[in-house]
Amino acid sequence: MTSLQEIKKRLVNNNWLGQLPGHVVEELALSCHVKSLTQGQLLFAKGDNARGLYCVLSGKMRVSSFTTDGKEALLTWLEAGEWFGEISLFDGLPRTHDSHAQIDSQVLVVPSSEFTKLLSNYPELYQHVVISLCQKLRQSFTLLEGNASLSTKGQLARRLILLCNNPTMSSSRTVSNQETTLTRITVSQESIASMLNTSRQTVNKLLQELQKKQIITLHYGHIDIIDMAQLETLTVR
Amino acid sequence: MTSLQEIKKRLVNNNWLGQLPGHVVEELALSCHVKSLTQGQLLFAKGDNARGLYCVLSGKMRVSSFTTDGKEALLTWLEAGEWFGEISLFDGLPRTHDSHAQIDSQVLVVPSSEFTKLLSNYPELYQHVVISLCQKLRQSFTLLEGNASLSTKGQLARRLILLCNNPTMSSSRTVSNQETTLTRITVSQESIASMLNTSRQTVNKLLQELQKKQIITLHYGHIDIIDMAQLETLTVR
DNA sequence: ACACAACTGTCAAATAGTTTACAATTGGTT
DNA sequence: AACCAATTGTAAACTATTTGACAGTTGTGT
Repeated sequence: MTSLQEIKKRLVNNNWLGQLPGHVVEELALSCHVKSLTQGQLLFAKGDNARGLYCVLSGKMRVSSFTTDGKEALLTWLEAGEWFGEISLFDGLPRTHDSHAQIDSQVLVVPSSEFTKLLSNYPELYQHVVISLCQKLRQSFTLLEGNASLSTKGQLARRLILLCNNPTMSSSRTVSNQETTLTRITVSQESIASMLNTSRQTVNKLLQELQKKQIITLHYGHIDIIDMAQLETLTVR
Repeated sequence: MTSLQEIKKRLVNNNWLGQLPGHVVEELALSCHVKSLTQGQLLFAKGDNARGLYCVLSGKMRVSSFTTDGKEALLTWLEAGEWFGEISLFDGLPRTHDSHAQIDSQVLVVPSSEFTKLLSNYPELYQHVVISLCQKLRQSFTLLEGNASLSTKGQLARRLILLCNNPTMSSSRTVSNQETTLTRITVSQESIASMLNTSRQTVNKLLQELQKKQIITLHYGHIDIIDMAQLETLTVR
């Protein structure tokens, strides 16, 4: 597979960039490059200056921040096709989070200078930029509101739903048997605990309650959601 | 005082709009109006469609959301000169929060249609729009990260600092005596509890610990911050 | 087939936070 | 001056969560 072909395909598939004239995309592709990361490798750290805009080509990137006592606060994962790193690019301020490769991964790198040049040449791109920022804000508000009003149990339910539904926040896929359709979340209980700022033991206890109610089933390294509707009722109070 | 004069002044003082040609501001001012709200009155509710962009002219607006069990999750207050309500305007989706008048207040209303017209005529405005959205995102991330890594005590310390430092999030003012300079936060312990998703009693207990350490002093309806530096050390663990 | 690492399940003691209840204080209003 | 509402202070019983410890299970690599 030609790397350049792959790059162009990603650019064209992007909501914002796909609308540009063909020759602009061609030109942009030439100024991009692909960066390969091995499992656990750091792409950028919180506090770094922005060097570019990124798109996951393969693998999975982890977006998180570390506290001084070494605890990781996991915000989300990003999978193939997802763009990230735009905030620092727009406001010129340092990175808000660390970004590590969860597994061996490849990312497309659009240099900052190229992207800002593009924005000034094609201001109609701003419309998409603004909408994508609003999406992230709404996601953040949803998380904040959950933190501010739900019990740990409710927050867990909400996070499970988030991991299922939202392609941006997920490592899930739907598995169909002859009888039931269930959604599988590939995540350890440890990671969930890290996302909820709670202990693994508490997560385990609450998950087992859900299992007893036949809302989910627990497995090594993943969770299957059986009854999404009932899960949603738990996020309402 | 001419209302129109006041409106024009607000528009000119705005970071985004002040850069527009004078005649555009004049024209815009004519299409705006002022809305007066009595204490507790609702300006818009979560889920409403956007009718416009707002600026606080006088008083104080409260931005929050209510859970089904009636608990209020307080996000922030907005004071004179602050603009709000842009997210729904940009992405066309419903309001993310309720907005009530905390005290009798006046807000400037820029109708949606006027603002979107302005954006398409002057795309250079987008640059400011994007930066302001990034600011809100960074604020949200800071709050989220605090939720995800700090103890209740740490979150309280962080929130007190937020209420002091950040003019957007504050109802504070600095009071100078002959000897000490202290920052006063005008907020009830009840409200703090609502922001931290904890009980008033817990907030009271933690605040008294801080008072014993001579970091703050407690009063009816307000808190004085004495030792900001020490407060900051509590947010780092 | 074996070893090893990662993950899950479980328990008990210690700590933190909630809830209910009531008293005391403050600031504003009549 | 008297009253009232809002706010703060305090305590005890109860519930939730953390911590540390350890055993069992699953998947991977040799």
